[in-house]
Amino acid sequence: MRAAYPGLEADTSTGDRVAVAGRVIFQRNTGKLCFATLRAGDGSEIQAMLSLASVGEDSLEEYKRLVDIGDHLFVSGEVITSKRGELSVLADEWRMATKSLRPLPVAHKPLSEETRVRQRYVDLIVRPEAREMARVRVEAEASIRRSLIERGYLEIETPVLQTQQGGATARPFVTRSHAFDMELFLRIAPELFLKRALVGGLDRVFEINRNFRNEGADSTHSPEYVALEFYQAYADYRDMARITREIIQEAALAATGSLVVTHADGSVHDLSGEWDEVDLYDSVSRAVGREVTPAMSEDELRGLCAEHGIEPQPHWLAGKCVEELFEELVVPTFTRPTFVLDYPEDTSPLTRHRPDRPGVVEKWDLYVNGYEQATGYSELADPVIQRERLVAQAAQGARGDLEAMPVDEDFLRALEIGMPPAGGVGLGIDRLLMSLTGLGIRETILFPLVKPEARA
RNA sequence: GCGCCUCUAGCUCAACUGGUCAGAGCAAGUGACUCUUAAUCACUAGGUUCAGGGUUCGAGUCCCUGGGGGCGUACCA
Repeated sequence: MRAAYPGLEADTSTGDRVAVAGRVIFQRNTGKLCFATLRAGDGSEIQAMLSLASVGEDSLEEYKRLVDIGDHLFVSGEVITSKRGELSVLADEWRMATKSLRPLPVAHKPLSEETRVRQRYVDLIVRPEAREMARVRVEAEASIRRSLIERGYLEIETPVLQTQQGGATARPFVTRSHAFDMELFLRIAPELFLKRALVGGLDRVFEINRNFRNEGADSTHSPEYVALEFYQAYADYRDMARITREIIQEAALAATGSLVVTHADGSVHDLSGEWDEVDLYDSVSRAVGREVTPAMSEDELRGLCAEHGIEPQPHWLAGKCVEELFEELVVPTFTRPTFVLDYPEDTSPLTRHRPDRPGVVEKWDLYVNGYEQATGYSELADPVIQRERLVAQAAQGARGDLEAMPVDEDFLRALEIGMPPAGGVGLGIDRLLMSLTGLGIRETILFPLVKPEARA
């Protein structure tokens, strides 16, 4: 309607009749003339005016008696502008569409963080940023789908309820099937099923869906979060890094219109162009002032951790120590989006090793402003090596690592059928939204998990 | 998981060292007002001060237990 009546002068009568509906978000009543600002579902706002002359005394009295902020109102009448120039509908009829029984919060004071997440329906009404976040999420996800489909990918859906956890190292949520009379896991990753799809000949597949991890929750971790994983046959981790950069850049443009993003800490990040690349072992070597290699023993690396104020956990292997040193000493120095390349083999059991560097696998992590945004791999297709790695993981589990992967015999059988060489990527959608908007993870999720309120 | 902080009206916040401290603004109700846009003015109603226990002549305030939330830290994406 605003588009249909641009630039009308104040105090104009058009003679056109329209019908509008929306939620009353402001009211101003002056005796025989009432104003209400109505907001529609698309966020557009229009002023309704009800005058004694236009609706009559009974209807106006009824209006003043019944209508409160928060009610949904239907108004039909003439398109006019007020004496102050506001585009309005001068009602000749109004009807209550839905009565709001609870008062709305004050629109001009910030809602407490708790009320924002507990009552998102209210947050969405009073806070434009909340509505904007819902829009940005959809547009970013739609852009990613477009980007991948354009590149020949097929979007598939794989099980959330799994009989065996796998595809990542994390503690799962456990649930129970009455029909099967057995324990089930909510998935921690879709990886092993997407790879089964590769075995089956679906050469480029992706999935955007929920993962569940029974671990800590803080400003960058939610127990359920949306992950994108995509796999491409006959690609390697370098190919996947390039595609990842492209789809993130395309998503940033689609969702925010810009490649320059401002994060929660006020830092500004330019996502345009090529991104930095560092080698994991090189960067750690520089940070500690001596050469760190995949050949170093676990004991030696544990000592190195201790030197730098990191307390090694009992189940840490050599590679884990290197990664911890990296996160502690190197990650905070990143100022641009950075791909970190070539990880220790013992922490990446599903990844292909580098033929030229023993103990190193073809994996990268993408860091944006100090947190992991995505991770990519040349996938391990060799069923014999894969079995050895999973058996080693199972041993880790026995050693007390609650996140270690079990041996998935069906997955190994699939690899024995033959998976083409492939690259794969996992990307946290919520984290991407955090990066694009500068908000905490619970603000990017429309209805984040909250503990129940105590009932009075 | 551990540590620190916090919880008062529908919402956002006051109430000094324990002593007329149950308060304000908005929202709501009643009334006034035919051009407001956080309308204005007058009046009214609204509370188990998160819950339970304790100390005290007296507790929103101090102590203990439990719950919700936040921040830090650990694990993790």
